[in-house]
Amino acid sequence: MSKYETKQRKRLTDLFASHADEMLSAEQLYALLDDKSVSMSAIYRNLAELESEGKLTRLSRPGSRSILYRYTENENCREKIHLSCKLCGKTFHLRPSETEKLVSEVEKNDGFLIDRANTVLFGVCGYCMENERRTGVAK
Amino acid sequence: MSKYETKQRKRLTDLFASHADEMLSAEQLYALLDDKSVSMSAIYRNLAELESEGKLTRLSRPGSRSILYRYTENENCREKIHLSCKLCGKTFHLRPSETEKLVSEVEKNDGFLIDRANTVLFGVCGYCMENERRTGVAK
DNA sequence: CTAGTTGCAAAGAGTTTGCATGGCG
DNA sequence: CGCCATGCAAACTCTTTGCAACTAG
Repeated sequence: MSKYETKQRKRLTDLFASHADEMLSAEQLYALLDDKSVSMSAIYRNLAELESEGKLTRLSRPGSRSILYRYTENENCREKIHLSCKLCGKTFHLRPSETEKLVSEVEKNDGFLIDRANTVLFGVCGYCMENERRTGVAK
Repeated sequence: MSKYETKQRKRLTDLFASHADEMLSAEQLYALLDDKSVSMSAIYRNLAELESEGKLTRLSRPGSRSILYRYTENENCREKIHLSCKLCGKTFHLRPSETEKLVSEVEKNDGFLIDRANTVLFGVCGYCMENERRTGVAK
């Protein structure tokens, strides 16, 4: 548990709060800090800290080698299953009704309890599908 | 595309075929080769090769830093969404009916096309849930 | 003050690559 | 025999850690 509220920690949590639904790597976070006011090691240490406090979920994207983080401070985000587009990288929420239906059906029929925060459905979003259609990329 | 069928490549594809549903790291594959007849670099090169041939899916597990691979040579495995237990690491198939329902509903209602091979639902399996109950671990 | 936190640089873990050797066809 | 694949070791990338300096409370 963190004892001090340092400038760096504040800076990071603010950054995360404004990118709550995104999956970000340590590198991307650093890039977002245009003044570089937080060192990479402070970033990594704070990420580990926030994760152990349960405010952050560590996940990864198929094909990507780096670890990504998603801020789950607020319940809204923690309770949702996310959809992540392989092409544009954007993240969406699976509608609550769909989420609950899936979680409860799988629990009932497969005896498997889905961890919403760590589950991401990968695929292609509507914008990118439309885009592919236009530009004639193979489906 | 591979031109030669080397001993090493054969060894690896055989290994994969007998662990078709598992998510394995390069390290784990090497460990499974008790005679160490394939070097780490050959493993990595063949993994890359198999992936580009579409016979392998590269994914990762929340919290784990290494890249994992799942063999998707046969359609059976490629078309299924997998359930992976965070505790014991075992992998299960989401029942086909559930899979189709989820994929079609999400496509229809959210305009998002799920990529089955790259999607894994993480959570806790029935065995581990039961185990937790017995040993009294916090739910 | 004084313990927690930071920045830097060095160490680690996992993965990729260059190059000479070896083996498939 | 010729070209592709392998093994080894070195290079890389991303992440973690040791340590002295700094700072929040």
